[in-house]
Amino acid sequence: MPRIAGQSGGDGVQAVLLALRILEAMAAQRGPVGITELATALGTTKSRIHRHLQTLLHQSYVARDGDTERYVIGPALVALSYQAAESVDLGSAARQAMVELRDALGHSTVVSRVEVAGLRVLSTVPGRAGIEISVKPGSLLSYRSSAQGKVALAFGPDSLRILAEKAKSEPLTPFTITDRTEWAAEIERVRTIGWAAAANEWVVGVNALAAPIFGPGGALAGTIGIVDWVRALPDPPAEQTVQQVVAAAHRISAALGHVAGAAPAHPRFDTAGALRAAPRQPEVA
Amino acid sequence: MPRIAGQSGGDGVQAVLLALRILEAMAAQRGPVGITELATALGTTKSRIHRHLQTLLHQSYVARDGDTERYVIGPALVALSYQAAESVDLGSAARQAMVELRDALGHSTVVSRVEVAGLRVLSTVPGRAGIEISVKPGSLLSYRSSAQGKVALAFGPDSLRILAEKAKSEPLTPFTITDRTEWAAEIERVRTIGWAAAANEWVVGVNALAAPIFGPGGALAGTIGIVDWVRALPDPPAEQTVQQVVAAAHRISAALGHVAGAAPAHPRFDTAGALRAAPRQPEVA
DNA sequence: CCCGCTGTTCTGTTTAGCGAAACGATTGCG
DNA sequence: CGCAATCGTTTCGCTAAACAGAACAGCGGG
Repeated sequence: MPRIAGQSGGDGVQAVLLALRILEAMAAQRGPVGITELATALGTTKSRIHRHLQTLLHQSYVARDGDTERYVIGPALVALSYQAAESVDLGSAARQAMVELRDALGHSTVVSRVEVAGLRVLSTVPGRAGIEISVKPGSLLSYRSSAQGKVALAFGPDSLRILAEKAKSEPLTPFTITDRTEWAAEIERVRTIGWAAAANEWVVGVNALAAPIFGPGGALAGTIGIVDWVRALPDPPAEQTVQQVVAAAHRISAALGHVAGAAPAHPRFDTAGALRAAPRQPEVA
Repeated sequence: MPRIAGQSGGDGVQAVLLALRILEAMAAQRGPVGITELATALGTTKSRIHRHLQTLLHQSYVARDGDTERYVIGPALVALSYQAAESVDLGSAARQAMVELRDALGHSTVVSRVEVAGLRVLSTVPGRAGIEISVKPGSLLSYRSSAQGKVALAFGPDSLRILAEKAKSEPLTPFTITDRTEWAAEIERVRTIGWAAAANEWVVGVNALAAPIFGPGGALAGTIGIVDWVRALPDPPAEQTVQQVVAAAHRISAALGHVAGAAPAHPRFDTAGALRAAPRQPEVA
């Protein structure tokens, strides 16, 4: 073929591209789809769609609806998805973005996941300051006195707010917000602006900044945050700094399979079984 | 092209087939994969794999590991999977197999899902007998006095057995098994043969036959069973009958995305919705 | 009955994807 | 220190493979 043009080969193997677009379209549209419907939606011919659907049909990536004779998502795709989801976890997906964030800003970076008792620190990247503030992986951050906690309460499921209300811990510093309505206003503010800060609320002299990470389906998967002395990370933080953290959160969300649009208010998702498994559930080893 | 042969075109669009096999291989193998590794595994050339990986890379269906330069499953596949899993549920996936089973045998057919309190009947297909035994969708079957319950205890997670033991209900009929060791033996027997019967244990004069349905990942998703008078459904049941029920269960499992091999010992229990997109994994340090 | 709508099958044409071999860049071993 | 053996990437002419378009068949409704 005359692959003269500068750019190397358009954008890839066409047949694969079409197959992916077909699967995406079928997944997006719940329920059965017809061939002509797909053909017009994807802007191509019926015969092309038909041939590809036959292929996907043989591989069980699509199936046919019993009653109507239209096409639906097949079991093989579900099986593939299941395995795919297992091979992506927050800790490793965040790693790259964390390092980039640290390199850009110089502060310590922390990624944590939402659990019942608080926010579990999954992994950290140490900052470049002389006197280091370190948070150990595996430790818990409280909901009431950390930027991560605010983010979790603002973007997590409703059940989280109820849990956090019951377990009202002692304020760690005089700066921890204790007033009920003031706290509610703060959470609401965090939800609006999309990030949270917590100067002096955990330890006096230390500031933190956090943003939410969403998983596929738009559920809160965890938080990413930076921690440093208030001298290095002032309150309020620089606009630039906030943007960097939020951008890192977005990148990680994307890596987890979160699609940009459509962030539901409060999805049914319940944080990876952590919440669910807790109440009773004997759970023998 | 000279598509002379009778059968229509081998097995489909080759490029798509390869792309799917690549994704499957990458999903199966946890962690990063190299090009040559994939090439030898799939029995093709490096350049072919490379070209396809480039395509999948542009579409974010695969990504590159930060540290090593190998390839891993990408976010787009995770997102796709998530949507795919949502569009398949036990109730609708089972419908077709249920009707086929009823047409083949004539008995009432019931599909149920495992819940904490018992087995929730999701949908039923009435039999063809004159005097009908009907089970209402939405009702609960107990663990101790139904064929479905035996199946759930035999193939479900350990926690289920503990739960069932605590909630020891009153025997519904004189035929309900009450002896502890006898019951344990019965459960073990069910696990071995792969199906369960329960003559006169729920109502005297009624027999039931059930088999397990597995979801993707090998977790118990629910049960399918047939119910009829002992006169129509004798005890022990005919070999033929058993085969049909088990076969129907297998078909439904496949439709849910269960891959034939690899049935893990005791997968995570999940009360909310048998099918779920498998979020993060614990991994705490 | 005929029209408009499905999904499916059949052509010849071409192009898009292929295999083989060469290319750099690392890594490991003597 | 260089040689060997990988690795991933790139190139290029060839041909099988995918394409567009039109014709076919089954349905349902006006």
